[in-house]
Amino acid sequence: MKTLTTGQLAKETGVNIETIRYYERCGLIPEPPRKVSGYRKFSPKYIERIFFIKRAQALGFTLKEIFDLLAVADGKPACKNIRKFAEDKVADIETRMHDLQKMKMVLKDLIKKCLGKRKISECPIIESLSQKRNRHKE
Amino acid sequence: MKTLTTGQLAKETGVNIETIRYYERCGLIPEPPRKVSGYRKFSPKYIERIFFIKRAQALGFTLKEIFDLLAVADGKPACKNIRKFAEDKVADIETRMHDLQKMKMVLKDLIKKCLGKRKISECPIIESLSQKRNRHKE
DNA sequence: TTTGACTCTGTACTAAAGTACGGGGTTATA
DNA sequence: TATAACCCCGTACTTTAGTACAGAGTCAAA
Repeated sequence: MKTLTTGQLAKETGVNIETIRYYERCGLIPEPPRKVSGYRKFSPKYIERIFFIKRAQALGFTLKEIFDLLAVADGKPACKNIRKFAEDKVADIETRMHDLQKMKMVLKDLIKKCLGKRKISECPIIESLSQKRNRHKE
Repeated sequence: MKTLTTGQLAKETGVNIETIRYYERCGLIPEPPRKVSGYRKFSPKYIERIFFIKRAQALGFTLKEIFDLLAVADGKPACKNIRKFAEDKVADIETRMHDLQKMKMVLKDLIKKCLGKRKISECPIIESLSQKRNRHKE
């Protein structure tokens, strides 16, 4: 099967070559097999894995969280833990979506006002997102 | 009107006192008036502003982006810029929500499978989020 | 077969977002 | 009026997520 060098994987995924090695060090991607020379041989699956990491990051997950997510994807921990983890993540996602929805509405409102050339006096951005809430730490 | 010291504001918002000073240095909160002694006097509005920063951060915005968001809230830049900025942010938010929705569905699916005690063989987490897409850099 | 492009490792550096600390002044309360 | 608890400033340290670099080996195409 066709394999990629580190540089090719980097180019393919648009990340820095050093980042690939960094992810390997962090355990975000498994250690790939090597040629006798020591060169890494990445299967095409690695491309998807890198994309996954990048998109999850764009969603605001830390590398640690992505590590856990990938452990789930890899079927690593016991089923019970997976379930708990997945449920927590779903709750977390719902909170995020809710907050994003709010911010979106406010911004759309702002655009409308802007269109109407009306002056923005008391902008509602802060009010919309600044209520106290039970902190969702993990 | 009642004002807060730095420590009180920190306690009220649940952030470290040093963080307050840090945010002031970064321009995320305006410089408050001082007592003759040099002690800061924060109006209660600062509480909301800190909460806003924290929640926006939880949504994955960087302090730089939050700075821009707050500039809009403060009515700083010209209306045209606000509009463009707000529209970009809305698009960004829509992408995030879309991706979060996907990840949520996958996790829920995972939970269902877990419930049924079935073994997770080929986890769909990666597949669901690893398609290439036109990168949305700013 | 040589030469330019690539890869290896290990170490060091960077930027962002805080946190901690030391030495000093201030405030509230016993 | 002391004294603990608080605040000031400046500087330095920490963590996360990479990046850069040096010195050495490898590969491929002319």
